[in-house]
Amino acid sequence: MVSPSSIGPAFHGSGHAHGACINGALARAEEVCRRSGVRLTPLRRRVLALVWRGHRAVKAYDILAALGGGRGAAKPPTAYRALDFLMVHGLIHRIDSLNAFVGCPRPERGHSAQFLICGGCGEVSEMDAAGIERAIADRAADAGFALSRKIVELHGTCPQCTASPPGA
Amino acid sequence: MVSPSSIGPAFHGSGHAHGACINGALARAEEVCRRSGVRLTPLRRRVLALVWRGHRAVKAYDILAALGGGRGAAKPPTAYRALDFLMVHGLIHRIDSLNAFVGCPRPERGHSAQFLICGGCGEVSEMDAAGIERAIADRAADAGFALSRKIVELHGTCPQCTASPPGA
DNA sequence: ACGCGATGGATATAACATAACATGCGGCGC
DNA sequence: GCGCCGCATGTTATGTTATATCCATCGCGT
Repeated sequence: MVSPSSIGPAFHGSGHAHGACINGALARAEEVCRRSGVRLTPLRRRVLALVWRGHRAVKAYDILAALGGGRGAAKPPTAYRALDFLMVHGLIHRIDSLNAFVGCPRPERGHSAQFLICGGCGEVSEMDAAGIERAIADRAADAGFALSRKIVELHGTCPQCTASPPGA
Repeated sequence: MVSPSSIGPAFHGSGHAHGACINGALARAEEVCRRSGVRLTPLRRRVLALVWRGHRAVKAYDILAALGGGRGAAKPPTAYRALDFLMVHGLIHRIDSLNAFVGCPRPERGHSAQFLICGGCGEVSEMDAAGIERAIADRAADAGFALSRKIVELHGTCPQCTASPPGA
């Protein structure tokens, strides 16, 4: 079990053993599906692995292209259906401002998250900041507004890119 | 919490004199453009009025259809260019989670806003909640993340729709 | 008149997403 | 075994959203 205090935003930069991230994500996904009694089929597993190719948001048509491989190219519904499944089960999140998808590092947990999106390297970091949640809930309550989906997508520049801009 | 006159979320419901909203928005837009030395051309004015047809987010292609009217139909770039102009000058906002645009009620002011989006009536209410801003800024600072664009889109149900669901 | 920048029209295509229907396959009752 | 059902996936077609590129026009300063 990873330490719960490490929830915070963590940018990975370029130098980490990413295989472990992918394998961990797949293992967590197997577990989540087992508990929900749903099937992580080979296709869904493949799509999840593709989303986890990096810590960046991945576009549906990139997934599609990667699936297509060489012979009979995959069609859009193939990718979208798998992505829908993964979203429904909390294994990935959609980043609306990018029309793209990113792996959820903690699919076991409840789901409201905020995202830090670096314009330099493209890395997306998921947070679960109680303070932000609370401020939003308070303000919605003031307005008599019953919240359902909360979208918080924060664009900017990560520490690594601030220190050494990519391409510089 | 300070609520300087009218900033707070305010849902308009169905029974208000909306003409005043449109006229006010157009007047503010004239003023903003005058000060910036840019031109609020007839087309841009028309598009702005269309965005302000209601307090809901409006899709680019609906604008386009409304522009097309009956004669030579307008083409996508016509609508998108006008929308871009209006966004650049802070007269409208894009709601990424809806792929749609909504009029900004206070184009004179600095621009970070949060949006309450009612799934019942479709109304979009703009807020500028200091508490949310602060919580976000704090958390970004913790992460060493330099913010540029902050997207906060809150979906749910407005007080009116909670009281009497549309269609009921 | 001439050049120039801003505006917007026209054509085409790219990028993103879903509807509707067909096929394959595994489990289950009988 | 066999028929049936339900789920996952494949297939075809289309709908929706957005941009690139090039061109015509207009207002304006010189």
